[in-house]
Amino acid sequence: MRLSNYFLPILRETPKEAEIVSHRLMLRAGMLRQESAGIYAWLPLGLRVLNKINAIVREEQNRAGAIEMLMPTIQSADLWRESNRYDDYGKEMLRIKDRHEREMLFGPTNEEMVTEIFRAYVRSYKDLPLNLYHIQWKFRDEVRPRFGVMRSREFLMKDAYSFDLDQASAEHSYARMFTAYLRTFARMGLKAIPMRADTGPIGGKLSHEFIILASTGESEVFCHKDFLDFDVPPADIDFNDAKAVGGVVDKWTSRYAATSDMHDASAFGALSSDDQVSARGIEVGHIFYFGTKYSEPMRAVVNGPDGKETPVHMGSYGIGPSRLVAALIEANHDDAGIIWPAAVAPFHVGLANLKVGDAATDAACVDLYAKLTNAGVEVLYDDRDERPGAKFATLDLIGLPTQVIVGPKGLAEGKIEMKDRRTGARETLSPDEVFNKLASSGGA
RNA sequence: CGGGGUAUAGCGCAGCCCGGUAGCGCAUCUGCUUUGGGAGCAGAGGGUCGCAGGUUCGAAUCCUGCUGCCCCGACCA
Repeated sequence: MRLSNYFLPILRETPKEAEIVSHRLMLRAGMLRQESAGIYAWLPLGLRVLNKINAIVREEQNRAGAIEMLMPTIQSADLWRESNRYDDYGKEMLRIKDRHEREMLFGPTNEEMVTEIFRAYVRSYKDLPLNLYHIQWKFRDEVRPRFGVMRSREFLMKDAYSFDLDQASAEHSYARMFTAYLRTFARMGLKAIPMRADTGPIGGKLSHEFIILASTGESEVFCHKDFLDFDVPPADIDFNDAKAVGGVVDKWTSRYAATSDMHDASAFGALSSDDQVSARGIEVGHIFYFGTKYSEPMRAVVNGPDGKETPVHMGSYGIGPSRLVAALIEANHDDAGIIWPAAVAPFHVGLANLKVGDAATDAACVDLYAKLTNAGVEVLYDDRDERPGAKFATLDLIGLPTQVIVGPKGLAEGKIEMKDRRTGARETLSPDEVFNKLASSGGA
């Protein structure tokens, strides 16, 4: 992408409403625009990151055996009356009437709807287990939205729903998602720690929040330091093997970890002080097993091997990709701006032409830009007629992992510069060497 | 939902106390000079001062009501 043709509205000054660093940087880097309290437009650069995150989430969900679909944002109130949540949910649910005065709502979550779909088609235990997910916008009318997309009213959520014949197989489904979540966050360069959680209004027995540690996190968390060194399950783990994924859950729940809600000070205090980690965290995922809480009132039943109807055992599994964008920035930034992990970077490479209009510099940039693009490397080519300082500042702000700097001085000696955004390390290389390095690493 | 702020050009702000028809920096546009860490000079454009009432010869400024947004707490992917 040529920057001169792109839409990247960088702000030099920080809008005053932005309090936390991720919100400030998202606004400054032209990723996001607030349209109302807690409601945001995703500008092109922000959308690219969101899509990268979604792609990773999707790959890991699919790998774990979940099946993607797409449910609507608008739901019928009648559906929610079946589970008795229409009244329980309160003012957080945005209620709407259509032209026929029918009561509708903007979905805050999808247990009811997915259960309705399930019961419409599935009759036999032989069709289980089943896990359906979608990535869809949710709306929760938070009392006080804040911190940009960290706590917005409209937010993107990947929500998966599992259906099983009994508790034992439901626990296997839970373990699949648990394992997939560890992998998902690790692929984004995040260390997520599963912590025992309250089940809240969704209800249920078994629940974990996945928390990443960040000094700017919203909640106080406590855990054993062993978590920081645990290995993430490999890509080739057999998700169909209940023992294998169950072992992952056992290992990752074998040490103390709790949010302040669930904190047991005496159990934590019993750890040796070297092992105690008390920090701030951001919740990026939440999984629940809630048995027959919805299947019973909504009559989502299957015939078991014994020929009897039984309500299915369900679980739900949420990840907030829009919140993850902010969480990733909280965990990856410096004074100059964002530092994207390669896996979620909106572009791999920022190519800065330091003297637009200089024939040799232009030619070198255009040539490298074409070659890299053809090799599948995502390049943002800064071909604006700006001074070098402005270009460096822009590239640092938007945080692309690798900067390639082409100017007449270096070019006179056949050299261009490659800079690593995270470490600041610079290499002076020929254009061919730069191309070979970037093409072989896929830009990362 | 309780408490506290705030609203003036795209962004950040001054002006308000003491009423006289709006200004600064950045950004934008034009020209010239510049070009390896957010350039300099000269010029230009851009605002029904959040909305609605009221007081007054006259309101950004004073009064009343409303709304948006932000912050602190209690609640949440």
